[in-house]
Amino acid sequence: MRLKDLAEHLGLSQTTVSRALNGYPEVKEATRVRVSEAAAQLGYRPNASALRLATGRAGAIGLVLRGADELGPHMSEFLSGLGGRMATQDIDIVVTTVASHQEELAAYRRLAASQRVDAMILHSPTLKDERAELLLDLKIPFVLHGRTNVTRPVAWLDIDNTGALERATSHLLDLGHRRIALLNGIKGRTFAEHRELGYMAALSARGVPFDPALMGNSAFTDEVAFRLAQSMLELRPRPTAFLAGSMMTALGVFRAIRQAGMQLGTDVSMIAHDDVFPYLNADNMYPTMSTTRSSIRQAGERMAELLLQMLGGKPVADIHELWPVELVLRESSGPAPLF
Amino acid sequence: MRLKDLAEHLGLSQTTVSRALNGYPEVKEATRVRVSEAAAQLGYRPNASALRLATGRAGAIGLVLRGADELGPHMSEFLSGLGGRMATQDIDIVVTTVASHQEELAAYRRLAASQRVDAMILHSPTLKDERAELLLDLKIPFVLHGRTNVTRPVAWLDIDNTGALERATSHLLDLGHRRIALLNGIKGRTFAEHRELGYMAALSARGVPFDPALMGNSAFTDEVAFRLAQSMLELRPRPTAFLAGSMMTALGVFRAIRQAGMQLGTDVSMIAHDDVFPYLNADNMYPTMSTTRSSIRQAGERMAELLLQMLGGKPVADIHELWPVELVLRESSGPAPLF
DNA sequence: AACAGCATTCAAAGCGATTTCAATTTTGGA
DNA sequence: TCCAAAATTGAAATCGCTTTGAATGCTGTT
Repeated sequence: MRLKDLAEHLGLSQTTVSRALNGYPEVKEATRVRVSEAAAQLGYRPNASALRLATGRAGAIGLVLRGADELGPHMSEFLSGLGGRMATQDIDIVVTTVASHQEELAAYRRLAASQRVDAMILHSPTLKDERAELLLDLKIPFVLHGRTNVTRPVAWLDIDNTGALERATSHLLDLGHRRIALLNGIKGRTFAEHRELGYMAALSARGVPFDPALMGNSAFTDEVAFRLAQSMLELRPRPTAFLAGSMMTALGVFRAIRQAGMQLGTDVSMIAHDDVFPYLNADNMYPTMSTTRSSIRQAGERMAELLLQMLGGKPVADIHELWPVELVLRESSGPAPLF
Repeated sequence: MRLKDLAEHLGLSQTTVSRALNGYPEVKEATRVRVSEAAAQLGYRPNASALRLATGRAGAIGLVLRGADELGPHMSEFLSGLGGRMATQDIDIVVTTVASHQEELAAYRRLAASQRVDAMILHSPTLKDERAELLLDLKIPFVLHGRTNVTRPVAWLDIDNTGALERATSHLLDLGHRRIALLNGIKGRTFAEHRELGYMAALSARGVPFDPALMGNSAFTDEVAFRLAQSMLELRPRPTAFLAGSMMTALGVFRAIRQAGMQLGTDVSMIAHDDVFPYLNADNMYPTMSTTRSSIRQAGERMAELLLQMLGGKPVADIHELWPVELVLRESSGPAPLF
C-alpha cells in the first residue's frame, strides 16, 4: 500500500493525502477525516526509506557499543529508557556493536557518511574523548551520557559522581572506617575520575591518608571485583569498608568477603553504586545493600528527550543536566569493627 | 558528497560510478580502480535512505524487546553476537522496546508496514506464538530463537533444552538426590516447557515422583528466585538440589541457601543454566557453579548468519538448527546429604 | 575498409515519499 | 449577482541512488 494507491483509492492527489496525514493546515477537515480513516483502515504507513529520502531526516539515532563490556546490564537499562521515549516519535534506534576502539571510530564515520542516523548517543566518555571530537568534526549532533573535556560545546547529561562518592565516603568515615577501599571503573573514564575526586575529597577533609593499594580500577564485572577485593582483604591492616562501583562489582566483593570468612555489614562494610536493575535489587540482597542510587533507565529516557530538543533546534550549549545521586543506607554499611 | 558529485569529479556518469563501486562486471578495470580510489579518498558513502529506496531493501533487521524483562543480560549478549555479524554486511539492527504485549504486536505491524526492516529476529517464543503467526501473515521473513508450534514452516535456531535438563536432572539423581527443585522460566515459553519435559523424563525414568511444590515458573531475576527458593527450602522434606534456569536465578537461590544457614555443594546442590556472561562466570563463583552451558552470544552470531542465508534465498524449511548443551560439573553439585 | 560483436559508457526512468508552485473551487462582501 | 480573497486541491520537481535500454568505442575478421 503506497501513497499513490491510497490516493487513487480516495480519488485524491498524493499531495493532498500526504498533507492530510501530516497535519498540514490547508486541507479541509472533512477530507482529512476521510483520508485518515482510509489510511487507518487500509493500514497505510509511509515507506520509511522514501520518507527519509524526501525529508532528509534519517528518523533514527545511533548507538555504538564496544563489545560485551559496554553491552552489559547498564546499557540494557539505558537502552530501554531511551527506546521507550524514541518510539513515541517513530524514531528508530540503530545499534552497532564493535570490537575495538579503532573499529568504533570507523563505525561513527560510516554512520555519518551514509547519513544513517540523525544524531548519536555517546556514553562512558573519557576525560578527553576522541569520539566526541570526531562527532564534532563530522558535525553530527549527539548527546553525551557523562562529561568530557572538549573545548567546543557539547550536550550532556550526567550524574553527580563526585558528590555521590564524597557522601558515601564521608558516611563510612563517620562510622569510624579509616581503611576504605574503592573499586572504581576503568581509569580515564570521566565517571571514574569524578568518583575518585569525591573519594579523595572526603578522605582529605578528615585528614585520612590515601592508600593507593586500596584503590582498584577495572571493568564492572563480578569476577575482577572478586579478585581485587580478595587481594585487598589480605592486606594488613585490611580494609574495613568497600566502595563498589556497580552492583556487579558488589557481588564480587561480597563473594570475596564471604570466602575470607567474614560477615558483610559487621566485619566489613560496603556501599555500592546502584544503577537500578530490575533483576538485581539492593533491597533484596542479604544483607541488604547500602547504595548510591541513580536510575540509568531514567537517564536513558531523559536523554531521548534532550536529543529531541536538540534536533528541534535547542542550542547545544543549553543542554546540560547534572543529576544528584541518592545515598540509601541499608544493612551492608555498619560501624567499623574494633580490632 | 553525493554520487553525482563524485561522478562529476571523475568526469564519469553516475551509472558507471555506481557500477564500479558495486562490482558490476561491465566496467573497465582501470576505471574501477580510479573510481574506488577517488571514493575512498573523498570518503564517499552512498546515502542510506536513497540506496534503500532504490534497491527496495531496508538494509536493517528488527528486534522488538519487551521492556526490561527481555532487555536483560541475555539479550545483551545475544545482540552483541548478532550485531557483530551483521555489521560486516552493513546491515543495521533496529531495536524497538515496548511495554506490553499489545504494543509489541503493534510494533511488528508498524515495522512491517513502513518497511523499515528486511527481516526480524524473534526470541523467547511461546508454544503457540502469536508474534510468529503475525509475521507469517505479514510475510516478513524472520528467524526464531527457540521454537514454536505453528503449522507453516519457520526458520529457527534453538538449544536442546530438553536434553540439557534431562542430563542435569539425571546427574543429580545419580548423586542420590530425590527432591530436586526446578526453577523454570515463565510458563508457556517454549524453552521452559522443553526444560520441564527433560526434567520430567529424567524423573520418571527413575521412578521418582514429581512434586509440583518443587517447581516454580518465573522470570529469571535473582529476586523472584530468592523468594521461590526460600519458600521451597521451608518444605519438609526440603529439596536437596536446585535446577536454576539462569545465572541470575542461581544468584537468588544461592542467597536463599545461605540465608537458611546451609552450604551450597554439600547441604544443597545446584546446577544452573549458563548462557555465558562475560561478567558472571560460573568458574569464579564460590563455590564454583555446575552448569548446563550454551553461549547465547554464539547463538546470536549464528542467527545473523541464518538470516543472511534466508535473505539470500535459502528456503525457510531448510533453516533449522538444534544445538546441544554442555553439562559442566563443578563444586555446586555434590552427593545428596544423608539425613 | 567494413562490419559484426563485444566491451564500456551514458541518459533517463524509476523507487515512494515531500514540497513548491500553479490551478481550481469556495466564500464573503459590495 | 459578481469578483477578489481565501481555501482547497493538484501536477510536477525533488531527494540520491540503482538499473534499463540505448549509444558509443574497440577489437578482430573477412
